[in-house]
Amino acid sequence: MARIRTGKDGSRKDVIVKAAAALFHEKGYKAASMRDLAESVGVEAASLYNHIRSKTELLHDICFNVANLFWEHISKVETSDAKPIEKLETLLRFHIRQMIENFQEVYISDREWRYLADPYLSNFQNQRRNYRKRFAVIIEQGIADGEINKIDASTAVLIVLHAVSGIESWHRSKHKISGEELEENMITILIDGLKK
Amino acid sequence: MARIRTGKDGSRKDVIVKAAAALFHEKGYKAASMRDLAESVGVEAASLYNHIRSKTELLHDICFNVANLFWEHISKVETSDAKPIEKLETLLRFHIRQMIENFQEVYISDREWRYLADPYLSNFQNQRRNYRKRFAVIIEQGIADGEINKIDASTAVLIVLHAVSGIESWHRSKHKISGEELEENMITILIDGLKK
DNA sequence: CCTACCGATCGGTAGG
DNA sequence: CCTACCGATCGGTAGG
Repeated sequence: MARIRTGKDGSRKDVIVKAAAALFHEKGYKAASMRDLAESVGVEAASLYNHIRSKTELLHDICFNVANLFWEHISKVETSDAKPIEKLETLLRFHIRQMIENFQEVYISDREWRYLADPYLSNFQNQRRNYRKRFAVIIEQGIADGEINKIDASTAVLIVLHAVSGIESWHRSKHKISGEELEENMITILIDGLKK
Repeated sequence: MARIRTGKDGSRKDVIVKAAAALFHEKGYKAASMRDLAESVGVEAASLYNHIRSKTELLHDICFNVANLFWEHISKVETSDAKPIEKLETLLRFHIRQMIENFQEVYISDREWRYLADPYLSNFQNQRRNYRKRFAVIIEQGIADGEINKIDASTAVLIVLHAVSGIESWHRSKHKISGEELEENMITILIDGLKK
């Protein structure tokens, strides 16, 4: 009879993925070695391979966890009956909070996805392109409704998403401003820049 | 008697630095090998070392070329007698144009500087911090003059500088918008977001 | 500018 | 989970 202990060693793999996120953020995916990772987990490098298939798999897990999170969120926002400008603010606040609370994973999915290997690389790029298009549609609805300034929607998406990634610098510096203040400041500047 | 051809092989090194910028942008500093670089220049890897000292030196040259360029520009802007909001627009337009025309170098100096080694790494970080502080001072002057919305100046700097780096995505995509249109769109959104 | 080559380190496997 | 180890590749040097 099999033991009650089922096959799931999920918790062990989770520890490795979390450690990988911290390491990839700190050193960059290419510069981070599996020996670094093993040391931070507290095992020998070879032992990692009982829980994961490859270094790439770790990057893949991190990037798609983040992509799916934002994907699910925008799906909920789209079906709400809020006005476009409100939807935009909801999306933006979610981005800001994720960048504050979950920033290692988000950072990696923003900056290091290009080291993904090719079936996954294309999937990731498609998902990303799709997300931005849906984001732009909401802005275009706001323009059509006369709530948002008449600007190129995809330029606005570019600006807004990259602006949020600036929170990385906030994390690096000893921040004199709290996360809440940062969020309100960002919302003010970005939403006012778009509003008519 | 020495030939007229003086010792300056500056042009040869320039070719290597340019090729390195293209390669570091395409693959990332760590993932780009000196053999890749040699191939793109058309020589064997060992031959590169007659013109450069190390891989790090290439990164160093690229990062400080860019940092010095922005440094000189902000120095000129500071001494002009324009109003703060106009200074801000001048700075922003310079950032946007550099990101459009000179984007490989600027991208590397934005994203890959962390692979610099330590005497240079600290210098670079200091220069960067100093630049952002001077940028923030201009915003604060605009707030004091009542031209600019009352927001945290360093958050505004963060947003604005990172927003501009979004032009990287514009380069990657087959752009439907011209550089000029992109510039005007960015200026509209960002300056309106700051204006009172 | 090239050939030849170095020591270090990489991701990953075999076998227990 | 460990020891032992692999082939590949890295940045860089010697010597001409």
